[in-house]
Amino acid sequence: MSGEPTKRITSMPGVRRLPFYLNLLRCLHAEGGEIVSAITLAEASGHPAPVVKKDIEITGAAGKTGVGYEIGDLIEKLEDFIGWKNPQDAILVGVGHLGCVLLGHDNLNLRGLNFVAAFDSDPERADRMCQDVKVFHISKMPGLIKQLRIKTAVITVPAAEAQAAADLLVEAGIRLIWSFAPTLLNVPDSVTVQREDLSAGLAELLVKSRLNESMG
Amino acid sequence: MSGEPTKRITSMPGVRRLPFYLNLLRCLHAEGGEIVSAITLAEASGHPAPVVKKDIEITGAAGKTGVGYEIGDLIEKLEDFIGWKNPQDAILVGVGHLGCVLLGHDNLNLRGLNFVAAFDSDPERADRMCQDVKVFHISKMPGLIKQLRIKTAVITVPAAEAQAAADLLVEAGIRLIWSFAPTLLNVPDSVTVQREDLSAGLAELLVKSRLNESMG
DNA sequence: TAGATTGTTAATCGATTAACAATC
DNA sequence: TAGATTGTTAATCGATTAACAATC
Repeated sequence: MSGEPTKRITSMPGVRRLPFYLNLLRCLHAEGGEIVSAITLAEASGHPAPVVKKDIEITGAAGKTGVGYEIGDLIEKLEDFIGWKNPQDAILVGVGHLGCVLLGHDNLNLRGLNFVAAFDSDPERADRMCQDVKVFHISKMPGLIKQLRIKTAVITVPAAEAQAAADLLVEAGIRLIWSFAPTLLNVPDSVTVQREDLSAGLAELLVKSRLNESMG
Repeated sequence: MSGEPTKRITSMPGVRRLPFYLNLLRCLHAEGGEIVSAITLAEASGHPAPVVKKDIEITGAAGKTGVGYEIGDLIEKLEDFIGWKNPQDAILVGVGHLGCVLLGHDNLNLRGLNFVAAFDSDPERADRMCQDVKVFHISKMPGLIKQLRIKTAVITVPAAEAQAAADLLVEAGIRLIWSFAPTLLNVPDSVTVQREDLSAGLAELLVKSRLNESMG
C-alpha cells in the first residue's frame, strides 16, 4: 500500500529515445569528445534537457555535478541497458523487400541482433543468400531454431501468414518477436511481442501537419 | 483562463492507432461485414474497448447506441481524418534498400502517398526505375518539386546527408517531411517533420522482454 | 422488454515540465 | 569563488481506465 521500492517502472517512451542518444554519443566519441552535458544532448536530439536527464537516469549511468557525463561510460551504460552489448542470435521469417532491408541492418543503425538464418515459404527464395544471410525454406525453421537455441525472431511475412508463423516460432522456443505484420499476434504471456507499424508514423505526420497549418 | 473549447487537442497515440483499425475494417468489409462494435475492434487490435471508442471519437465518426458502427462509414471517416482519402503527390530522396521498400509501399499497407519521382546523389542510381517510380539525379530535385508543386517528401539518405537534403527540400517548397535518417533536422516551424526510428522499437522489445522475464 | 453498445463523465495513472538544492 | 551542471522533488499535463447513463 505504501512504499513499493521494488516497483521500479521504466518509462517506455524513455527507452525508445535511448537509441537516438546512443547514436549521437557514438558520433561525439568518434570525433574525440570525452565529456557531454545533458544540454548538449538535448539540443542535438530535440528533446528537453530534463527529459534527457531522466532518460539517462533509467540506465543507471551517473554524471559529475557541474561537469557532465563521460561519453565512453555513457555509451557503455546505454548499450548495456538496452541489451546491445552482446548482440543475440536471431532469425527472420519472410524474405521480401522489407525482410531483406532488415537483414542488412548495418545500414539502419540497428544493433543487438545477429541474424544467423532467414526463412521463406516460397521455394524460389530458399537456398539463396540475402545480405550475407542464408535463406532456407520455412520447413527447416523449427529444427534450426531448436538446434541453435534461438530466442529472437523477426516477422516480415504478409498479415495473413503472420499468426501461423508466430505459432511455429513459439512452438520452436522463440521468446522475443519483432513483428512488422499489421495483425495482432496471439502468443503466450511468456513471449514478448513488439509490433511495428510504419503507417502509424505516416498518419501522425499528416495529422500533425494539419494541426500545424491551422495554428498559422 | 476558463473554458477553451477551441483547444481540441487530438491525442497522437490515438492517431497512431487509427491505421491499424483501418486495416481491420477493410478486412471486415471485404468479408462482407456491415456492422462492427468497439468490443470487436478491441479484441482484434489488442487495445481496450474504451480506447477504441475514444480513438474513433476523434475522427468524428458516430455509431448507433446498442448496435455499433457502420463499417463502410467508419472506413470513410478514418480515411478522411488521417488524410488518406486523396493520396497526395510525394517524392523520395535516397534510393537505397529502405528507399526502394518505401517506394513499393503497396506491400507495406501505406496509403496516402503517391510517389511521382525519386532522387539520389549517386549518378549510378539515376535514370533508372525503382518499383515503377523513376529515379533522377538529385540535381533535378528542386526544379521538379517546384514545377509539380510537391509538398511532401520522404528522406531515406544516410544521416550525414540528411540535413543537406532537408535544406534543399524546404527551399524548394516541401512542407511535410517523413525522415528515416537518425538525425535531428533543422527546419522552419512551417515545415512538419516526422522522424522514424526503427531501433526504438527494437530497444523497446528487448527491455519489455527483460521486464517480462523478471515478472516470472 | 431485455440485452447490447455508444458516448460521456469522473478517477487514476504515468509522463513531462518546472524549479532548485547539492556540488564539482 | 563563480559558473555550470547533475540529480531530485514538486507541479502540471495528458492519456488511460473505470463507471454508467442514455438509447437503440
